[in-house]
Amino acid sequence: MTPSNQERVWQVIHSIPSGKVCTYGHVALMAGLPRQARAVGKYLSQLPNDSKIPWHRVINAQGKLSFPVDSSRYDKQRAILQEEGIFFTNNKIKLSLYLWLGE
DNA sequence: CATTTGACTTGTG
DNA sequence: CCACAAGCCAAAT
Repeated sequence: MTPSNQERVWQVIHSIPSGKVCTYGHVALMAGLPRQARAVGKYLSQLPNDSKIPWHRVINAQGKLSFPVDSSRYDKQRAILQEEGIFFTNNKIKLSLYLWLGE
């Protein structure tokens, strides 16, 4: 059974080390799906709440979370990331410090 | 099969 | 730095 794109994306996300983050575009690229950043987002949007996938390590290319700052989802993702040692500055993450581009 | 949608990205002002 | 537009492309409707 050939892995679906969704499975490839999930595998890539699983490989992101704690304390690091990756953008949608890079996740897509590493999953062998260039220019499919939006598809990655769509897959994540379909994740069940009890999923074990570290979806919180995927952020957008602006170094920000893809949720409105006042949403509960935003707060949750940010809390987890901070637990993993990621430092926020004005609702933004410094990609130069935390971006993971593979091993 | 045509159209809409979306947890995106990049460029422009 | 913020806002908006255009580009992009798979999945859903």
